[in-house]
Amino acid sequence: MNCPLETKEPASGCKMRLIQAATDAFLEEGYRASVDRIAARAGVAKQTLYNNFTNKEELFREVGKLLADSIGMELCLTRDGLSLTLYNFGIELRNRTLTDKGLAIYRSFHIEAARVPEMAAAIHGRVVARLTELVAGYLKRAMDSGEMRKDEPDFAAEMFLSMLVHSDRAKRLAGAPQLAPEEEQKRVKKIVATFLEAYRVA
Amino acid sequence: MNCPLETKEPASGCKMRLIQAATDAFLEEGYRASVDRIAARAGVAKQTLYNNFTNKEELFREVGKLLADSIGMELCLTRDGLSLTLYNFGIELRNRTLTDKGLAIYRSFHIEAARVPEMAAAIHGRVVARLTELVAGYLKRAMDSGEMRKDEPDFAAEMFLSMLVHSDRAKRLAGAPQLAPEEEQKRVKKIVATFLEAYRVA
DNA sequence: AATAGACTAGACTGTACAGTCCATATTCGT
DNA sequence: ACGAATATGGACTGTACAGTCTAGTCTATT
Repeated sequence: MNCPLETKEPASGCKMRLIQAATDAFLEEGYRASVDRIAARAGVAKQTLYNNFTNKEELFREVGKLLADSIGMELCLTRDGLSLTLYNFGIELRNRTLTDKGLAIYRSFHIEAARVPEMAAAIHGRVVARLTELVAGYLKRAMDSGEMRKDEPDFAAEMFLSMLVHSDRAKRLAGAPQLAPEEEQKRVKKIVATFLEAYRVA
Repeated sequence: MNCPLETKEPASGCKMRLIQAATDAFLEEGYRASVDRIAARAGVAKQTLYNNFTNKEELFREVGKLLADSIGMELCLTRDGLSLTLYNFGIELRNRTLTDKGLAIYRSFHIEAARVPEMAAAIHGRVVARLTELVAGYLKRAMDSGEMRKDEPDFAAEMFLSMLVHSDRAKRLAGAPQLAPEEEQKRVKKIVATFLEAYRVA
């Protein structure tokens, strides 16, 4: 099959399809996904893959960057009250990290991070550090305005993110199903309440 | 019970050496460690490996069980005051999870868990669930005795464990060095204080 | 119609590996 | 001391894979 008929840009048409196929394959198989399978999945000859990427490594780096960004993308803090803002953020964050896709990303990254240590650092900077900074900035304002007890905002942000994600991710990775929406809401409410309790003004 | 002689037999010297070598190799390379390298590392012929284990898979299952147990083993709660007990527990837990070896175990297990889903469940049950239960039991008593606000002990335990481990593990996996002892102590103290603040009696 | 550039199928090379086979050597229980 | 069990090394098979090469095809442009 030839790509050009289906898209306006012949060159990047194939490239996009390759990245898409590689992404899907990566989430299913990690780095073990063979170039043959990826090419087949993209409906493209293996040589075409090598025309667009110097090697497997480069293709996966591209995939990695896109996936990493997709987690934190457009995740922001609303301007509702303190507790509602944190709640909304929590729901949204968990939606990105505790879904099947979010877990697949997490898992695959761990594997690649073990193989290519620089990747671990890149992901942390691109995702975790950025999110922590975002939340810390918000919490700092809440502290300044007297809504929360004054303390290190970075530390508080780390605790909040840990509480939101850690335990449930572990359960999900161990095979537990995703929570039903109402359970999910209850859980996030409780986490936010517990967190705010620790930071209430004296 | 039926054949005491065989169960008493603590595995031949070769078998032990193989498991030891496989463990080391596993922590360095994960499942990619080849049987040839493992056998060489154990100073043993490849055939000997296959005399003791039906295949690579079985050998690694054995290694996995031992490693999983080694994390939670003998981790217990002292009988000092509430805050000191939690502090001691936190220090000890972090000593097992945030050291190079602890991280290697975590990483490798993630990789294997992706490959063999049952393993993820087994680890969770063997390590995480057991620890949560341990802490929850302790917290429940503290709640009953009026030292902490009454609330779901399981949830509280999950939050405490998350706060202790999550953020710093992420940083370590991203390449950050282990904290110096005094930093470590300060951090755990702060985590315990924050946690207890959320659960103070009204 | 001629040509350049991207795409194709599929054969090919070289490497790494799991697992087997076998002929020989060592160890151990009795 | 002898026979059984176990260990050895090294050759061997079969598979999976990354990456290369070639000869030829399709499409757009001129």
